Amino acid sequence: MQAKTAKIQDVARIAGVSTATVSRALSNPDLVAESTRNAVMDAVAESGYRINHTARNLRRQRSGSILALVPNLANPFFSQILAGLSSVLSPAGYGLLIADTQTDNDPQERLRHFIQNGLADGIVIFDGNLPKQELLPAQHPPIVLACEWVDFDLPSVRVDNAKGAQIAIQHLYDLGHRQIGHITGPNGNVLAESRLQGMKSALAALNLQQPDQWVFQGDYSMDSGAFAAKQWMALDNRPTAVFSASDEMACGFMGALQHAGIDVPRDVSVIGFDNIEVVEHLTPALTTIRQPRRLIGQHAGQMVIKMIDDATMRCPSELIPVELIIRNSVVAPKT
Amino acid sequence: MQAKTAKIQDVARIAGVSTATVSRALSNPDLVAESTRNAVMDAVAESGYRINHTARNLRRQRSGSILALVPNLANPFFSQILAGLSSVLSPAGYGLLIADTQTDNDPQERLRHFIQNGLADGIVIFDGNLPKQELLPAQHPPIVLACEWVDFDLPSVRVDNAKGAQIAIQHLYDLGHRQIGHITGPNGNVLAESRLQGMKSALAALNLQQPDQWVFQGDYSMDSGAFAAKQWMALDNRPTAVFSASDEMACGFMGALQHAGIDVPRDVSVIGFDNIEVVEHLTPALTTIRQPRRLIGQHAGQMVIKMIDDATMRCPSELIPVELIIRNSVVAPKT
DNA sequence: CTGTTAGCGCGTTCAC
DNA sequence: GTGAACGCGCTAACAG
Repeated sequence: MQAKTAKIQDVARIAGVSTATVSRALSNPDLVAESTRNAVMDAVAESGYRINHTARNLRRQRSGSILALVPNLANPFFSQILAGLSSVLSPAGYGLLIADTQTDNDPQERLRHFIQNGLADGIVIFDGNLPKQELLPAQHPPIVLACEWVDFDLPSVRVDNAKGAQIAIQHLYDLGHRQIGHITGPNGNVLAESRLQGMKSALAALNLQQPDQWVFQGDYSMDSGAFAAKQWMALDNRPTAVFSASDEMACGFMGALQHAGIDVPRDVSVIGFDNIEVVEHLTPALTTIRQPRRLIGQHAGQMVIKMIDDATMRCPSELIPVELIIRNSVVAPKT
Repeated sequence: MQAKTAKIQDVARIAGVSTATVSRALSNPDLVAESTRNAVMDAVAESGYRINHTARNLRRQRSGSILALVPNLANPFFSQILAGLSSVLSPAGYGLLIADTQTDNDPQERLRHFIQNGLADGIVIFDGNLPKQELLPAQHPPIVLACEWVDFDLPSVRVDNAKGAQIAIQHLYDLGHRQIGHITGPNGNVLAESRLQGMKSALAALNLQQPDQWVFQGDYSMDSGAFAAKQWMALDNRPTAVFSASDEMACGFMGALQHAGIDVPRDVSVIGFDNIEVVEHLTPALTTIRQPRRLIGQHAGQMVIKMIDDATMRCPSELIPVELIIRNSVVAPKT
């Protein structure tokens, strides 16, 4: 902390007014006459005064920052989302506090820690495993769920995962694929669940069968994609195309296949989900479902801010559309 | 904010002691008798009391959080670093405040904003372009530079970039390469500069020439790597190997080459820098210099915490070693 | 439009 | 070992 920073009283003294006036001149300029306002501003400049947020926050019963709860900060998936979030929070004067729920042995407890200590004026939750509504303290700041979470009665910003899956399947179908496999996300993960369900509905609508052994259990990691590749190779009747619930897994899947001498897309078509940056530069470039991650962060940020301003817990949820990005990893099946 | 959360006075009343005792029992348990301490603890449990950090921070003249200044939050390069940072900060009781210097029109001003407002008890700067020492306010909290920044008289945790470059060149040399190109990082970026210099020294030590047109200007992005590929292809006398200052650019470079029908590593060997997760799964898997990003974050975190505890501005800087990861993108040149 | 007064919730002297 | 009183720096309520 700095040695001696000017306080509001110093400004008041220099400007020849009371501290209340200084406070008003800074927070609600309209409430004070222009002449005195100028005097105050001059005094501020002269003294090098900077407002003490801690004191202000104590008085206002706020914290000045918004908390983002991320399941795994190391996952680059969140980079753009957080960037989007940050880009709307800073201009609004909020700090962005980030907590990695994975580091904690009890994330649930951590969430309560933040809530009950009033450490955040608003919370954005990205961890789909986190909240059980019953466990939330009765009193809590505005919360936005930025992950798929259907049974949960809080405002959310979600991506249309089911629709994305459906688009992916339709794309494969249109090119002639009738035998379609899937690499799932982690068990119990809501996003993964939606994508799985979306795929199943699409398959059913197209009258396509999908034997169980064509569904490979993954966990969004590249390694799990590579593991799925091993299973695919061990199959007698291999699907001609695979829809991966994440681009990471698609990378791992393609990589392992190629290292084993299998040609993508000739021997098997692959379609991903997310459109992470690297997949454009793979060989073959990955066809995928784009999900606008920066937008997710921005919307989530706007929502919490609005909720804080309106002092409400409710806000219409948003559904962010997805989009098919066609590249080179999907072709018609061998005949 | 919650409706009515128990304050320290409530606890005091229930325990039948003064607020001062409660405060001590919580902050300096040793100073109070065991019996009263227990009474206080019970009262805390009964009332559901949680300490108000804002009030405590105001009193203690601290903020309770540490600020990370990141040049571009959207860059996945920082994910692991921030995860490492977070993993040491939370156990120590600090919040992690993140600011994206790219969002600001005047990052320099932003830094001062944080410093002068006492919004952070410590600062970790990842933005190599940020600080000019002269511009720092005289009084400021402990700052750690987690980016290469040689001329700067502040504690830093750095990666041995020059050494990494040297290892890369040596590796290429050992396999028989004598014509080695380079894709640089952004102009003026200190990391990029170090890698470039490290390479030049290594080249000189090995008595190797490197014509200017073998050095491609990049900016760490995949697209710039792809652009470098175009330039490489346009060359009459192409280098047989290329050392890229980042894995991202190496991805873009290899991708563009492959899309143009050029074989890596047969036609050109490529070596990267960073060892980002995806490169293991590329085809060919990328040989690269590993830089332990999580460690960088952890060390930086430990350093600020120590500096805060010791109330000092100085701390021995750390140099984190790098390591060669051999994969399949480098082979002996065609003869 | 402005000044006075009274805390926000805690940590910390200084007595006892 | 414990309590009383004060103040961290600011803003909101009430007068005038």
